[in-house]
Amino acid sequence: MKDHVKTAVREVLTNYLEQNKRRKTPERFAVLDAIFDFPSHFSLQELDEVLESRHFRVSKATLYNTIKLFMELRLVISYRAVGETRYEAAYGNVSHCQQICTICGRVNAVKSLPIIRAVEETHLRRFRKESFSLQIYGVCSSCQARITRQKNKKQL
Amino acid sequence: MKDHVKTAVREVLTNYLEQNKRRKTPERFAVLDAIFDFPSHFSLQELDEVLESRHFRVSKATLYNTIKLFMELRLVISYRAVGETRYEAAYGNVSHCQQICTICGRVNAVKSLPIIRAVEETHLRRFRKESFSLQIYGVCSSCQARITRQKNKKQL
DNA sequence: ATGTATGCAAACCATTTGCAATGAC
DNA sequence: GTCATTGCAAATGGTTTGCATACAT
Repeated sequence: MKDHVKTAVREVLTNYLEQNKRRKTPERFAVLDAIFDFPSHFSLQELDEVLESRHFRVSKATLYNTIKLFMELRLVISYRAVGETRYEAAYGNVSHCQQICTICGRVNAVKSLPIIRAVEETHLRRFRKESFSLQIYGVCSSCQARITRQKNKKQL
Repeated sequence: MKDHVKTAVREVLTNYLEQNKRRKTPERFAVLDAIFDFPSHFSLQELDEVLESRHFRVSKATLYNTIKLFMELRLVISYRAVGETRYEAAYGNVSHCQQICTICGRVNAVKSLPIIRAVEETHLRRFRKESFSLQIYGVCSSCQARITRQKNKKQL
């Protein structure tokens, strides 16, 4: 992550802690730094391992507490995956569009400006939008081909 | 849920079970019926309670197995909420837009024709679109209010 | 008769909680 | 010194698993 982003988020955290009379613990800054070093999303487990590798051990309880704080400051966003929650540094609003084959599970990124624009222009009442995640389900061409072959085979 | 839909999904299930030499157990049809009676999303716990109220007890293990089967047949879709998985009956190409609070996890349905149109008009190469699922993440008004209150309190 | 499906209870595992110890102020 | 914060370990709770039993075919 670019240095000026890390400087900026450290400042956001510092300001918040000072203005709200909360403590500037080394743990909070170490976790923030580690989070903004991830190239993309991560699990709490993975965050733990990175800190471990930096010889900065932080308990699970503190990791959960700290991430919760960062989410309130919107320095981190999260989404639930199968089995665990995944997090992502929020350096601006990150959004994703993917096409997912419901048969083989293959995932591909989709780029669609009209979709992004449509989501941005959709007004939500009593809700501050921050990002979105779109999954388009269907059948990829390889699976379509395979199914067609199987059908033909059975009809013989 | 309209009767013709329930008839149709029962037929989908019956066909699948017969063609794949799997058993047409009363549990599977009772669970399918209960699922298509929910007006919207539900947890496994809630599904269990509905079946209980109908004096049709089904074990948790079977509920999970059955829902997994239905998800493969795409009669059910699911998404992970905070603390639990939530499910929803799906027949035909049902698409969903939801707003999800990243702090409390509350989920609300969103209706947006422009978004639906934008997704429909997006062409995907070598992929047959069937449905989509959109999660818009952000902070709901109650959480915004709670955070503001906490800040004010501490600043006193 | 066969083997799939169910029910039960234990196991699993991410997350939360309670509390004593630490350390930021 | 005070009390927010941390670390530890136990508790929680949704989901999965293993296996004996039941039952659809």
